[in-house]
Amino acid sequence: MNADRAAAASKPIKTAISREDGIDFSIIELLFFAYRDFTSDPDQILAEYDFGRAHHRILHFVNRRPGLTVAELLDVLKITKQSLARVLKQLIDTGHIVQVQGPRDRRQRELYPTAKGRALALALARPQSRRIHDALQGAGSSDRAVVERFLKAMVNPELRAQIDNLPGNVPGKVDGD
Amino acid sequence: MNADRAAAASKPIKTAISREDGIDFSIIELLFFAYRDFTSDPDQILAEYDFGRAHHRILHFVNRRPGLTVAELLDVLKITKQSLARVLKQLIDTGHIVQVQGPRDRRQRELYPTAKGRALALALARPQSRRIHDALQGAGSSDRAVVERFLKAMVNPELRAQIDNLPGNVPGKVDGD
DNA sequence: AAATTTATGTCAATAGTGCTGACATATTTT
DNA sequence: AAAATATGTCAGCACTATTGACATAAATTT
Repeated sequence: MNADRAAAASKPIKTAISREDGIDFSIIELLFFAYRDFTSDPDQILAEYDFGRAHHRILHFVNRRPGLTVAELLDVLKITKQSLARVLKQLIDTGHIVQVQGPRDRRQRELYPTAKGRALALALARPQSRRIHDALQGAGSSDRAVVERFLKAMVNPELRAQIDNLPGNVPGKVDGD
Repeated sequence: MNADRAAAASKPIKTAISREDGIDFSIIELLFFAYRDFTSDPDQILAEYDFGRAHHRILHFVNRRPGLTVAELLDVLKITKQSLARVLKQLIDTGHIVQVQGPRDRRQRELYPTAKGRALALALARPQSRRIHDALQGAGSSDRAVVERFLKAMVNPELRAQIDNLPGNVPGKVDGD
């Protein structure tokens, strides 16, 4: 059969993969489906502006931390300067974001949303927030805390500090308490 | 000031967006960070094979539902035939997946993993499963149920049936009970 | 003051993943 | 025989991300 040359002639496995190797497929799949639908809400709005997810993310963090510098934004998003440039330029050209020369260090460009940028950020967040709210319907406030703890624990430890630096995310505190 | 022509001269907003409009920013952001780090684990392994996330998803579902047809796979992934084609072809050429002519309908191609494809699917799922396991450390089994319920509720209702059709995901049942 | 580092911007090329539209083939259904 | 279905394939385009190279201005170091 010459199964040694190309692996092409390998036999089909007909049994489904399951929990055999202690792999947590349920949550792996749920995260995939949940995130896909979670991002589909704003995607529809963005399409009207000829924007993509990258625009959304930038707009979001500039609204969450007005005055952050380009370097800080790159650090939060974990993308390269070149990837950011094009998208940020569009947001500036369309008047959603403005740049202000840094007061201490004049090389820096502080990024601020405009009223237009603030409005779009809110419009994009609204359906996502509603989806989360609906998903937590009937769940107690302790359930909300469980979900928050879980998601935060999924983040790489080095990056958890970043999350705490965002407004309203006091480390120990849980919304609704 | 001519703020009417281009929105270019709009004033910077210096206050951070917060919970003002009842938007749930904490969980929105947590989902972003959690999902990013969650997918970064397999991405590193995939890079060694010159594969991407698309390969991972296909490999995953072919392993979870061996024998599924191309049409079924398209339905689960919610992508187009043309998008699938390139990536699926690579997985077949590299001997990770084999096609078998449908027994009832000979137009159909049933997709099965090979031993090689099964092994890769497991290798990719392992770090994700470990991350989930670690994130649930110290949480009770009821916490796990809370997380599963939340994630499932985040998925569009029409699609929840699909999830239940995957092995080991009995609708009412929760792992660990 | 000169040299170096830092923050940002920009140009060019490339990759991965998705899309639409069009068309071909084999097979099943009507 | 005709129509519908399942799949495959070609061509072109869009978006997001990458790397490498280079430019400018401002701050820091020597």
